[in-house]
Amino acid sequence: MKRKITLKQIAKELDVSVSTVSKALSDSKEISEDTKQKIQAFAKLYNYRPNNIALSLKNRKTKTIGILIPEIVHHFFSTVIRGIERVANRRGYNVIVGLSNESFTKEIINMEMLAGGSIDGFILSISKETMLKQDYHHFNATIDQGIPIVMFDRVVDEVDCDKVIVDDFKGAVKATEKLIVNKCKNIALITTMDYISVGRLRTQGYLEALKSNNIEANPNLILKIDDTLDVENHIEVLENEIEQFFKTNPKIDGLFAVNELYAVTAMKVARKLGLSIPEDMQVIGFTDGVLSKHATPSLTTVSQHGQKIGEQSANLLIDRLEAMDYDKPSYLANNEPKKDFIKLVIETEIIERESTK
Amino acid sequence: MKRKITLKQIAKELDVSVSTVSKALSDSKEISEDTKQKIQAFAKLYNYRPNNIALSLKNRKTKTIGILIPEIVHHFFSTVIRGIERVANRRGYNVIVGLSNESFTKEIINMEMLAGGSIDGFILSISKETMLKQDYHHFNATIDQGIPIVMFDRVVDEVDCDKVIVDDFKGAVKATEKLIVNKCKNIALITTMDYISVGRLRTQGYLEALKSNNIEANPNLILKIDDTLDVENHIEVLENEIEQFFKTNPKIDGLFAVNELYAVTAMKVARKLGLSIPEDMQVIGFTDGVLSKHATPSLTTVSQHGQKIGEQSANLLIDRLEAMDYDKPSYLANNEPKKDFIKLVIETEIIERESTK
DNA sequence: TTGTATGCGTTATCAG
DNA sequence: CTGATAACGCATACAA
Repeated sequence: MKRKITLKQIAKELDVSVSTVSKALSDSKEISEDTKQKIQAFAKLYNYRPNNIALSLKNRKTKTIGILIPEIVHHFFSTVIRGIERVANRRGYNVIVGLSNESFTKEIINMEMLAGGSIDGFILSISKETMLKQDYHHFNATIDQGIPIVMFDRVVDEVDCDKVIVDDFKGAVKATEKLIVNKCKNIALITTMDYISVGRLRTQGYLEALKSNNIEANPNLILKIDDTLDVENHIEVLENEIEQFFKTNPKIDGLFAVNELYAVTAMKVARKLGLSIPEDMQVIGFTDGVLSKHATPSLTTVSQHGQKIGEQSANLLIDRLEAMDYDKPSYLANNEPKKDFIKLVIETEIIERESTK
Repeated sequence: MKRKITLKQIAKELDVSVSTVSKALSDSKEISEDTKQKIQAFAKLYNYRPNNIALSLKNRKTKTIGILIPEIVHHFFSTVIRGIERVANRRGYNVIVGLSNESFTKEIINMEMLAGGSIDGFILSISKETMLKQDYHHFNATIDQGIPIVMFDRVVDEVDCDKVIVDDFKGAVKATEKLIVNKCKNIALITTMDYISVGRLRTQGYLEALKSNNIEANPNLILKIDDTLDVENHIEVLENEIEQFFKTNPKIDGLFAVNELYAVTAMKVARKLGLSIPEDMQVIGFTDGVLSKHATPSLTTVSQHGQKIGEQSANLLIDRLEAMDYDKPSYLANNEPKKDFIKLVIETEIIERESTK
């Protein structure tokens, strides 16, 4: 096996100095055409590639972005990653992914690991456990170390950084109003516990839509799911909860669910109870994933544009990274991060399918 | 903003040498308790973290694994990543993800980028375009550079490396035989073009099952989908093709599809044509993803155990990485990679749901 | 017990 | 035009 070739080896082989080789390969005009040709040919022959690690050490930049998400087996998050990856690559950055698995501890461990020189900045979405604990010191510590962060989707005011969020509130309003316009009289909501910011915002949107249409909110029509339980038999538990919910509220004729799993599961349960969709009950979900598209009937959803979120996040981060460029002459450099953090709101969009009239 | 603190700065601050600090922090017994205490306290106070990059350069190891997959918005691949991530983290490795987006060129670019010092080894699944071109020089070049590769799922004999594959052939046999046992008389197959190895193997399994049960294969009952087309209106095209297929073959009473999208779409089309499942037609898919679980009726599938594939791949890679450990005294070292490459076959399993009797 | 020197691969600076 | 040297951050063999 040929070990990767280095400048030093080329230099020795060709009996020149390392710096000559370095310069020749960067096509410096300091070097004679002859020598350049010789060195470049040799380098090509041996398939020379500069060692990124050495460059990172020297430049104090790794040109890679750390992504930290709660879960990868999740359509929304993979869509975001794809978006990040796309612009990152286009702008010359690599992407490294860490999974918190919704755990506070794992989030911290991953973060410290990556912050230890592997990455230039983070794009992340906060884990459920962290949101519950409301302990954000690790984010602030990272920022203090000069590593910028961009948060998306699950964000929090306590951390000063750029943020990209979905307009959860407005999306929920739109969805609920669609049901109202479609003549639903008893619109139910299936949501998560309040500590998940997106769940809370969507719930608020639902309430707001009712209110501004002079419909009194009925607490009985709101089902809050505790999804901290283990995932094993999650589905069965979910189905049972929803079944109970439907049985005790037989008048429900419209349903807004804060994610597509809840929506699809609800449709399944409804069908089991002999209801047909959208005739007896109209359903709208949040998150436009595979499930929505291929469910029966296909699900009307509020699309979050995950890929766009990823792209915008990456742009925000890289912009900031390049703004604190250390390469500039010091009188031009701007090492202090800007304090004006940006909060981008990505508009949602209702994708109409068969589950609404 | 506090810049990350280094050994050098601590040394200066405490008026000792860099090596003293280094030793003190690794709790070397060469250093007096007094000095150690002082230095450790100071380091803790300033939240010292060693710079991975410097360590990588020194150790010629990055302790990170490069994953290269065709697509991330794909349940199977994210499951595999989760598996890889899990064992990688447990064994002290990080994970970095590159997306080829099914493109030959992007696969190469990503590969070269990561191979340039960022990673110790690759775990990858080959892009469609690469399989089509049958050009695998970049894999071999990487291996020649001393960077081991583990391939999973879409693998190829032309590259000498460890491989982890699903038993596609046997899985397809099992699925087809299940349909036969369930008394289907005209079993159809929806598959991909032959250059995708997994599609080919599954097709072979289907044929084998028919043959060993003395059923003559009918070429008309095999639908090959060309999925190189752009994804935009992919679904509609797919639906139309399947609809035609069903119309010209009205006797089909059993269907095996090589992925869950084809299976779910076929069920949708079947329903549209007035067929009920599983009464009129039984359906089995491959790949146990979200769609299968939540489809209506839920889909019987051949599960690939993606997470297990990921875990095994990571173990294979790390084992090999540690086998070529450079830290050992040279008379013990084993720098030449072992030539006996392992091909692990992960057994499939049929998950029975509502789409079969 | 502590410090000095060296090297990992690269580039920039300055001297020849 | 070419080469020697320092520096990035760290660990370690060796010297004091």
